[in-house]
Amino acid sequence: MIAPVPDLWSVHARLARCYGAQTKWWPGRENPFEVIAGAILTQRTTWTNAGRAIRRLREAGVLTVDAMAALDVDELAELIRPSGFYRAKAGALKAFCDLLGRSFGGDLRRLLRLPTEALRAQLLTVRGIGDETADAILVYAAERPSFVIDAYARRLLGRLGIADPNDSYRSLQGRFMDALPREAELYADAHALIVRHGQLHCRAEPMCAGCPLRDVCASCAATSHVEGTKA
DNA sequence: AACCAGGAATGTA
DNA sequence: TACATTCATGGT
Repeated sequence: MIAPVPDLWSVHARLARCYGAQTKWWPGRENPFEVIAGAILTQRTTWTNAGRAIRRLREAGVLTVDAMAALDVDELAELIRPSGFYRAKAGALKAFCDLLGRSFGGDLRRLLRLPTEALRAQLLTVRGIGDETADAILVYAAERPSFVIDAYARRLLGRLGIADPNDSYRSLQGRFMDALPREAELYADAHALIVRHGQLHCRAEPMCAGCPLRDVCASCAATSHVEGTKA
């Protein structure tokens, strides 16, 4: 029995029904600079570790553009150590502050007012900010509809038979953006749902028992005999 | 005690 | 374009 290939809109609906709306998923979303710092600090690490780094920055009083711009990179690196890759991430944070100072008078709001594609391009000039981080910033700090593709999203597309996980970032992003209305809050919710679902079921080592996408997931179908659920 | 987690940059062919 | 390597901490 071949699982039918679902459309992404119905997948989102099913994840939303299963896990509920994820409106408060990104920590500290009220503060754009904190979102940007978080987007960099959470690269290839858990939010537990990124959260520690954020907390240390706040406690040191350097979770603002001006304070961070004035801080020595090595001290910054030391503060964010718990998030891993701390030298690279300190460099990225500083590079972002430099961009603000150099081109936007140190005013984050001015940067965030740029048209979406121009803003994305500016973010990508920062060493340490790539496609995923740029889109996370666009969605969660600038409230623009630019779909975030992460390891979970790639995996999901692959297991649903919608796309090859190794396809280019932009290509995979297009799959979502062609299927879902281009609304920032929807994309914020959808990305959060994908992560949530990924952490529960769609990992490198899948945990298919109770997966809400069972009937359309190749990985789940392959493990159905283990569950004893005979179609 | 190996293995993994919500990436990105760089180098090579 | 495709693939390997490097960066690093913390939880299981």
